[in-house]
Amino acid sequence: MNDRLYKCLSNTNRRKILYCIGEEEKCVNEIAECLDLEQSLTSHHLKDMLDCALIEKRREGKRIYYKVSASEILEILEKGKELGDKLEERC
Amino acid sequence: MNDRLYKCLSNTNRRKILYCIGEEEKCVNEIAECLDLEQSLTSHHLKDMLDCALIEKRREGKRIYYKVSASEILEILEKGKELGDKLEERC
DNA sequence: CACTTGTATAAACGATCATTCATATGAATA
DNA sequence: TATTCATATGAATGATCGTTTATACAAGTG
Repeated sequence: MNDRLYKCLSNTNRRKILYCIGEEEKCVNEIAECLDLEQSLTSHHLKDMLDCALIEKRREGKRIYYKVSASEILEILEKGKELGDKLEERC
Repeated sequence: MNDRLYKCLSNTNRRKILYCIGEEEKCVNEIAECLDLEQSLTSHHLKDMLDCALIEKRREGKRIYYKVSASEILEILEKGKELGDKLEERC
């Protein structure tokens, strides 16, 4: 599971999606537009993250809303950002 | 850089190596033996992690000692472990 | 010097990944 | 019911990854 977790986080688009739906839920098209990604690519990434429970979904009519499933996920992203900055100085 | 960071963490063998040299430095053969990995595979992984500064090296005679470069790395691993456990219950 | 020990590197391979394109499904609406 | 809107899925493709094998290199030792 840890492999899958970090693999999910290792893609820039997926991390952007997580930030995008970290505070408030959004439907697929909103996410896609917000990040300037193809709808199908967005769906693929959402599926990956849903599969390892990083996000949750909720249907409302024909739209499906996604949001980050736990605050710890954003915390790790934050820590990763800080660490990344720190490591960047060295290489 | 964040891509590279999480990519490094996304492999079980690399994470094992990080734990292995998290507390005390070890030379390549010690790491390889400790984790039951081929020497060349160990070297490859070490190079990957050295390239993004997750680890540091120090030569002593013909041996080269490696250790984790910052405590935040182990902290992220810890957080990742906890998060992984939490997510696992859900999928 | 030749030899050994410890480590790095390069080539090769199948496996997985990220993305795109085309198409299918599902829900609402005319 | 036919159409449209929102999303999901499958196939295809090039790119990257993880591992193994063989070999090179670097430092110490006889």
